[in-house]
Amino acid sequence: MAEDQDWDLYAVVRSCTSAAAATNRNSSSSTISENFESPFERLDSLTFDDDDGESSPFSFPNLASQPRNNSCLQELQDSYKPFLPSFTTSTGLQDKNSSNNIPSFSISDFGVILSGQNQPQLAQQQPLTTPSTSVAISPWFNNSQKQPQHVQQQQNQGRQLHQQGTSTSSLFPLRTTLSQTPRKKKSNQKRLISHVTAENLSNDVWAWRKYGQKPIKGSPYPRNYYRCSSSKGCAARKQVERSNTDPNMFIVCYTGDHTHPRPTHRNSLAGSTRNKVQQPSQKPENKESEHPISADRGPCSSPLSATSLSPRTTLSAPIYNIEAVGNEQESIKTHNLEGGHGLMGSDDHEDDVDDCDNDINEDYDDDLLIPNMALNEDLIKGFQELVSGNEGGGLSNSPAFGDDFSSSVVGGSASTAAGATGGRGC
DNA sequence: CGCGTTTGACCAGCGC
DNA sequence: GCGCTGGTCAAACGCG
Repeated sequence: MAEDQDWDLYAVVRSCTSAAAATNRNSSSSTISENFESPFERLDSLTFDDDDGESSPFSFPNLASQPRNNSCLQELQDSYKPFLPSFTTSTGLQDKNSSNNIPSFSISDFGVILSGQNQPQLAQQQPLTTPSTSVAISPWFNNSQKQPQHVQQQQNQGRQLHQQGTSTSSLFPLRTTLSQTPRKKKSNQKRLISHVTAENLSNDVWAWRKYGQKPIKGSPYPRNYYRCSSSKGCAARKQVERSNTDPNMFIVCYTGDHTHPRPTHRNSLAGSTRNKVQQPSQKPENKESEHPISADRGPCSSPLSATSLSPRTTLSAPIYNIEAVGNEQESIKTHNLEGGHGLMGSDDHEDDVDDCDNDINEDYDDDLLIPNMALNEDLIKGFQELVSGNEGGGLSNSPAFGDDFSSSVVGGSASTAAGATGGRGC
């Protein structure tokens, strides 16, 4: 364990220094690969929102913004110490009060991690200057220890998605039955929220099918609703909303668990119109056209389809190997979800999380098939291997990390890190 | 023909 | 209890 911690710390430190450098190097939008020299650098981009949206226990300090000095180490150590164990073991969720027991956090989708590039904070502060996607994951961890974080308030609009954040009380929200009832208590819903750039929306590895769109009060942009199209019974859902503060950013909220393994390759693209360039001939009255969002659509037919450019993505070069993912899932399932959910972290309070509450568990008992990733030792090692093994090529070239990936996805060929599942939602 | 998107309507949760 | 809002349904349509 100690080793692991040390290792993790090391990774963090690396991330800290390299991230800063990376930040300096690229302030402009660029592919993920460009922004990060190594996968570790990405880690600092992860932010975990707290319920109250202020400081979340798991938020990663904005390493890039921190001065690079010796104090950095100390600070990092202090900051990360609480959850270092979680990386190595997934046992932590049980005792949330224990500083050692931080649940290993999991990311529901590779896309989230992969898409994450810069600190959300930066994005907020410099929305336009940091095109790279900042990812904010709000796990529902409850942590008694507040980490020093600079996590700023997420974008206003994000508030809906973010509010939820956090501190939900129970790691395992009490889930009642899983009646297929589509509508469950909002407050109990668990969600994983991430902020991604339009470019990275396509990085989402799962196959999503749009089933609705609604204008959101207070936001000029509509929210799009997607459900996993891989499996008929899959309850996984995704909401995509453009950030009010930064039109270049999208707030993606994942809910529900995938009830099927991620597909290894993409199916046909039949029926897909996403990749098509918007034709002027499209319905003139298309409401979407009224929304600014449509401007960004680009090739996507759906307004927010920009969020998931391709309905069926294939994972071509997962940043992490599938096996590892599988393990992670298993791990999560085993450890985090005793209560039944993998996405979540531990929380005790059942706050009302607003829209984006998490309820992932509710519908599906214990099937946690979402490609959650826990940053544990294996994962970290995987990163390291990738870095060392693919230096200069691996990640950077990985379709999953860069524009190439998006392109390929859009093109409909890719295989993705995540996997697409099929099935109609309806 | 199969699958995805669009979009209006319906329904349930939530606040007042 | 009522109204607002968000989430979902499902028919119609488009595309490959």
